[in-house]
Amino acid sequence: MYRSSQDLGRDLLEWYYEHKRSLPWRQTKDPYKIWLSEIILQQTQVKQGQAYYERFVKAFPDVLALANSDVNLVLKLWEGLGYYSRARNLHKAANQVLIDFEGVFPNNYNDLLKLKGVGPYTAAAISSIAYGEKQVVVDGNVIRYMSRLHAIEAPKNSTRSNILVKKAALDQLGALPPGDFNQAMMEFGALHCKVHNPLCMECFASNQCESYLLNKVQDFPRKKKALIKRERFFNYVIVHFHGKIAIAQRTKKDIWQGLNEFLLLEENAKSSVAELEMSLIQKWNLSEKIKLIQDWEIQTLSHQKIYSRFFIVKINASLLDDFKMYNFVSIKDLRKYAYPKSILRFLEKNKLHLK
DNA sequence: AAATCGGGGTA
DNA sequence: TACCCAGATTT
Repeated sequence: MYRSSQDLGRDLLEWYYEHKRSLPWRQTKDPYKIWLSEIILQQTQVKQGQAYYERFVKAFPDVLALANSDVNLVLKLWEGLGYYSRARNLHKAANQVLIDFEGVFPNNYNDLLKLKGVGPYTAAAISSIAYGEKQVVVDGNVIRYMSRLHAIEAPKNSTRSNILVKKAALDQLGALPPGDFNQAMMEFGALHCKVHNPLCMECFASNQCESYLLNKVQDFPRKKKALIKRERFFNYVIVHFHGKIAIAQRTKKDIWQGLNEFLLLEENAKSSVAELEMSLIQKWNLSEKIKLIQDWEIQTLSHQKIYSRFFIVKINASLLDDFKMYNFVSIKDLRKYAYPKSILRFLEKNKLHLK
């Protein structure tokens, strides 16, 4: 028999209370910690984010500790998680709380939206979970659940789809507790109405799930057309002088802002080692040959495919002037800085010995 | 409205 | 491989 949206909402909440996982951020009502978890979990699977959450709570027990920290420490703790603007915005937002909100964490949807890195999803999540405000979240899980239930044709993340999904969620929310209900939708998407192999056979909504009745569950949500990946070729040169290595922080409007790297020569295509050495010699009067330590390795980002290889070369004092912009760091201190995953992997695999 | 921003997991 | 993940910001 057909049930109203609010009946489905009640079924969903019941399902949640029966199946919900015990997650660290579910053990607290502290809006700061809930905010922390939400930022970490943006575009990140629970399994991957959990360790980072523990790490951040320990390093920064409250918003004041985070605000007063060095943003480079925040980036170091964020290292490997990706989308590093989240880390930079986290630090900014902590300072916004301190200055704009006099140290008191904002307690409603509209004020939360003013924080850097807090958009509609996160503001709805925090305001509902920490304060019980009547707001619904629209994340990947909710989009999948609602798109399948109502066979929504608009492609996911389109304006049209977001409006329809949000309305469907509000209809189901009714007078239920918003925080639990929002987490229920997300948990349901993660554990039951999954991307692959959803558990339709044991679903409370299957008898009125439009995509299921069409036998087209896997066709929803509709996708946007696939994006094109740009290929880039990074030649990293480990320049060392007197036992120290030159690193620099990425500051340009590009990937990995705020992370550190070695001397980078980017090319539009793979070149030979000899060609690269030529272009280096044109710039500097190198006293030694460059040595290839690691040949091309591939790293796939959301919009780019990065090929990286690594060289090492020793310079003498006459060249130091050309490396004023670099920070010379001993091997022992190298790991104190934050790096992109490609460099991190390189450092893991290769023991650097400077001779 | 479309492009940009990481890295890991899964089929 | 391709797709997705407790999305936000910039263009």
